[in-house]
Amino acid sequence: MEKDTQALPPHSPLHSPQNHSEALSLSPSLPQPAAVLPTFLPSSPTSYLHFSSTPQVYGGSHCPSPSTVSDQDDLTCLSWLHQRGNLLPLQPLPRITTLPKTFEPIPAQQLPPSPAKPPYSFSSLIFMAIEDSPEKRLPVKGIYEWIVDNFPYYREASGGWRNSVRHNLSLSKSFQRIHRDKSQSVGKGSLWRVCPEYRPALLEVLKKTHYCHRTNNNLLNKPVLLEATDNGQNILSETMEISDLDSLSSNPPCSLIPDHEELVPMESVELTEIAGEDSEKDPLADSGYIELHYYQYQQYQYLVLPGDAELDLETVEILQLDAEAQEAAGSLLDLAGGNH
DNA sequence: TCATTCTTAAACAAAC
DNA sequence: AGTTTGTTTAAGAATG
Repeated sequence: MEKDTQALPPHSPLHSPQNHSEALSLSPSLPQPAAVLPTFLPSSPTSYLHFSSTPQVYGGSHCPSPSTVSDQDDLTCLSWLHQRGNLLPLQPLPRITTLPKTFEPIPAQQLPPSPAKPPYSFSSLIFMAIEDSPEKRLPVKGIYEWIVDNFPYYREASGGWRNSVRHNLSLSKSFQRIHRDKSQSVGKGSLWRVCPEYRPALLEVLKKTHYCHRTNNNLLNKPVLLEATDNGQNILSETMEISDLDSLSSNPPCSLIPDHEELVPMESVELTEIAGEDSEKDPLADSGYIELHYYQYQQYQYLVLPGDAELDLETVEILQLDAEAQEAAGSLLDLAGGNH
């Protein structure tokens, strides 16, 4: 069977500059929550997209920028699976349909229910688990644990999925069993690794899944983020090359038409504080890059756009998708670095 | 409609 | 003996 080997169309990843960390310059001057509430309308135009979320932390990390992403990187960069030592940076943040007038606490019964099933196939889950391991090999039990740790859904799911994992390991050519050294008395069974020749295909499937599910309800099923920032406000910043947007939006890897049942209307608000701090000319203003900032306040996640960005909702959605994908994809080289 | 992929369930054997 | 691991078969859903 040619399973796992199907050729998938390459993406058009947006690139970020290498000095990406500088893009986080906003972090220290993060607006205080009160100053960025949509109901407060300060003065300098800044667009926000806001999404509801659980109070869980949104990944504030950075992935080293894929600025130098080459074709090879595109296939080998799996760092977006693993951020800050832990895997998968993006906490799924379910979206709501309306922009609340105030930030009154949302009753518990209105919060997202228990996590739904992740969009990833078992092959992808296994792949991610193995790739996230230091030695790129895991016993079955380790794969279970990784999945449970990263996908709350499986924490509560009945045990049948474990059978599926084993079934997949056995059946898929993508995974190879490595017999353990008899001297190793720790644990049962064998170690499993990703077959190198199937890795690119697995990666493509994974990235495709990542893209395709950013706009639907399966957002709920992204891996959890395991680290929090100190103050509970989390920044994710990506700088993206807008010149790539055309190809992305004209030929998206999957439908990116915003689901208006999920998307929150974009509001333009003005923020004196931010404007004042950022009044200097953005050094990237003419570079073809657009800088996105995410932060989270209470149950809402904000995407802060440049004040003069003339972006329609769909473009913004695409930007967000790709920023997150790239955020996730950021340092694949880190992950693959030991082997190359 | 058909082929393919994926999921799920189940049975069974071997290893621990 | 009970649990875990690994293999295999089968059926059904989803998808292109």
